[in-house]
Amino acid sequence: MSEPVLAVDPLSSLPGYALRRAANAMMAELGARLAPLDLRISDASVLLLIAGRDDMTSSEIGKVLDIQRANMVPLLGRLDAAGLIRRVPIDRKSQAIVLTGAGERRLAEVRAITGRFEEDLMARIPAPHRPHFVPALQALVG
Amino acid sequence: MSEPVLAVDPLSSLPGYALRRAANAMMAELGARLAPLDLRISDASVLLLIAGRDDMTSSEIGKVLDIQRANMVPLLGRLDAAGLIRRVPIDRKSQAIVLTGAGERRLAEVRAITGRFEEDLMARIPAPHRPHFVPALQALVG
DNA sequence: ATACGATTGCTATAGTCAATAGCTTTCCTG
DNA sequence: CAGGAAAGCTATTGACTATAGCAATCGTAT
Repeated sequence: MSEPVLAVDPLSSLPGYALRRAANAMMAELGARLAPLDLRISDASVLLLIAGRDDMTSSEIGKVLDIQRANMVPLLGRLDAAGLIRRVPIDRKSQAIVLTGAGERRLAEVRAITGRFEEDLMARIPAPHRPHFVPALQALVG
Repeated sequence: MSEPVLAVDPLSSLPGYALRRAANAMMAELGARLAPLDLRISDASVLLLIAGRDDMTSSEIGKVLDIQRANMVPLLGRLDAAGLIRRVPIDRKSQAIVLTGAGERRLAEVRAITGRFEEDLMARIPAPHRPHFVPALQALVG
């Protein structure tokens, strides 16, 4: 009668496990919200990153977002095929990835969705913990 | 002269993005530490979960760990093939997944590694943020 | 100026992981 | 004891990551 409905996950208090679970849950949520825009999370990240810039190469984007050069190819291929980006030659070796007009418009939709998402995410965290969340995460990547 | 060496990732202050990055980095780290045991993170999670129990079915493990029934099959198949678990019939439909002797011994190694990992993870977070970390993450999964 | 190492963008491939649909057998309940 | 739910499984797909390798170009240090 007083038994828990389901035994509480004994792993959920482990920081590593909690981190994995939370990230999985939130990324599934974000992915679902971006789906109507026909964009994956990585796609949206690229749009957000190159906004207002005309000098970022594929390699540079990959370095910042932790995506390998080889894996940037199909990603940018999708964005290009969707008409959201354009490749502008810098020299005969490098090319800048820049937003097209359609890319700018799609970016505005991305901003609306991700902005809402970030708000909702933070809102789920009890207020006392809230200001510590991003700093703690940032300390882990360094 | 005062320009940053590399433009700081403008996305890193977004909670969702920071969460994703931190989780990726930490899981890559944990995966590397578990590799010598020939276990993946999910494998180790299962061992930790069924420790000291003899009544958990594949479906129950999946519910707790957020792994679908279909995906539990190859996972348990690996653990079985490695001799770490045994399937004990509960009735003609269900079977309990229990640790073998080898499973118990492997689990001890897992505990040593994950314990160390959790310590190192928390140590990277500045002390003031530390007590807020797990509670904040737990609030996100509910 | 030029030779050499590094970088860019790319192909091709393989592995991990999660998600879906569907099947059979067994269990449980009305 | 009939019908729905659950267990365990097969099969397949897609997203994402990782590795190796290649040709062309760039930058630099002689």
